[in-house]
Amino acid sequence: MPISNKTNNTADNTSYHHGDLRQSLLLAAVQMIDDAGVESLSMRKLADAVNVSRTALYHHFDGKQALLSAIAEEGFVRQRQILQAAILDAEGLAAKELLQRYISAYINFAVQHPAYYGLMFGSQIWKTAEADDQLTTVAKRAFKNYVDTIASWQQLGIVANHSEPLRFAQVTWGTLHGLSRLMIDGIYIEQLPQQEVIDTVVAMFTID
Amino acid sequence: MPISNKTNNTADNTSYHHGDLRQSLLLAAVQMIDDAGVESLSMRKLADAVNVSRTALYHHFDGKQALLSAIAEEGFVRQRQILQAAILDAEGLAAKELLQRYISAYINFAVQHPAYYGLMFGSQIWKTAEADDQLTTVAKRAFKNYVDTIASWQQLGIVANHSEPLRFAQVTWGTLHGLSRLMIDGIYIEQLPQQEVIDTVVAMFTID
DNA sequence: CATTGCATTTTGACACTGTCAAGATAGTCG
DNA sequence: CGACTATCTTGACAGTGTCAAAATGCAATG
Repeated sequence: MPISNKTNNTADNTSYHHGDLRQSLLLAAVQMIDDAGVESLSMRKLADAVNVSRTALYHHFDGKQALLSAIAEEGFVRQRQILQAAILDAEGLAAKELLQRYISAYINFAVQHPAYYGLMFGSQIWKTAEADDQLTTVAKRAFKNYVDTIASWQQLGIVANHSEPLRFAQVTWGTLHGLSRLMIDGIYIEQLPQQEVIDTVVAMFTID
Repeated sequence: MPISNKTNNTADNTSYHHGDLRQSLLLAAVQMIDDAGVESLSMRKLADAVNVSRTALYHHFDGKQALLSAIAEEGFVRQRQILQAAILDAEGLAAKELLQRYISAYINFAVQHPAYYGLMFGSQIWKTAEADDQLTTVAKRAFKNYVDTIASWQQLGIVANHSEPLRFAQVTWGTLHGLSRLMIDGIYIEQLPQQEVIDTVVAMFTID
């Protein structure tokens, strides 16, 4: 009677009935959200997608909200990796190019992983005060990281210096966040021509 | 048997059964969204709120999506009024103060009317390609307005001139949009101190 | 006034959603 | 082997958006 195929299709097929449900769920969920938006993600369809019964999910996540929070958390980790990699070996780099890399990396991550990005900064998680401790921790660390980066850039003369670090970080992050959202949401700016936009952002961040 | 009270509670109680259902619905919907977010708006609760049966709504709106689109449209109209009023009699105004007013007006509108703002630029409407002609028209006009404003400000030397108008408009709008979203969504920047943030934005937009 | 016609609202129904409670199953450890 | 626990399934319930058909109210025409 059970339809579930024991031969796991994902990666490791080690332990229990399914193998590694939790990871499979996160994977499939991100896929579905990227494809059709958060709105259209349903626990039941997700369960179907991994060949499992409706309520099996609730043994790995406390509910839909918790599932989404877990995805957001994963998103923060991935974003951190990408942003750090973008400015890693930037010793001999001109200020302008460094900024271009960072800004490019930020926006590209958002556009290429709308599921992660949307959940990381969506009102669903933050306004409803459903963010668990782990999520808030990793999120705050992400912002602190950004502020530190901005502060050091200010000291190095890479970005403008007309405002104190925290303020400048908030506003520039607003810019990156706003542009990312506009591109993700497909607002009527039809596909912003990336390079030129980035150059303008660099100019706005740079000139003192 | 009918529970519906004929004595309309809103404004005009002229014609049919309810009076002016369409307007009452829009009003109640905005209220509910402002209170508890779009997620928690349901057609049935909305119907209850105005003392009407579940499916009465469908004679005034083609569906939930259409209702939301109508709200968004109304939002664009209101925003236009507010933004224009903010820079109306600005003849003898210093460039800096003019910008402060405009930026302040933009962000305040977003924060004070999250229902309107969220729907105006939410992926629900734009990405799903469910925006009817009327909405896209009014939305494009809003953006064209902004670009024109920016262009004239560039010519008057009020804002920076390092990029062509369209590009500069896209990026600065990104900033305004991003900050608005961050404040609406209650991201961990706990209540951005408005005045200082606005000053930083002005600096970023201004310096050339 | 009565009747026709249309705008408006309601009732019933259907498929779908998130999630809880109770039972079944499978793997682990004594 | 038997006991235990982690995992998964089945059944159920309230809530959702929306369609079809029936009922109701209003205005105008005969």
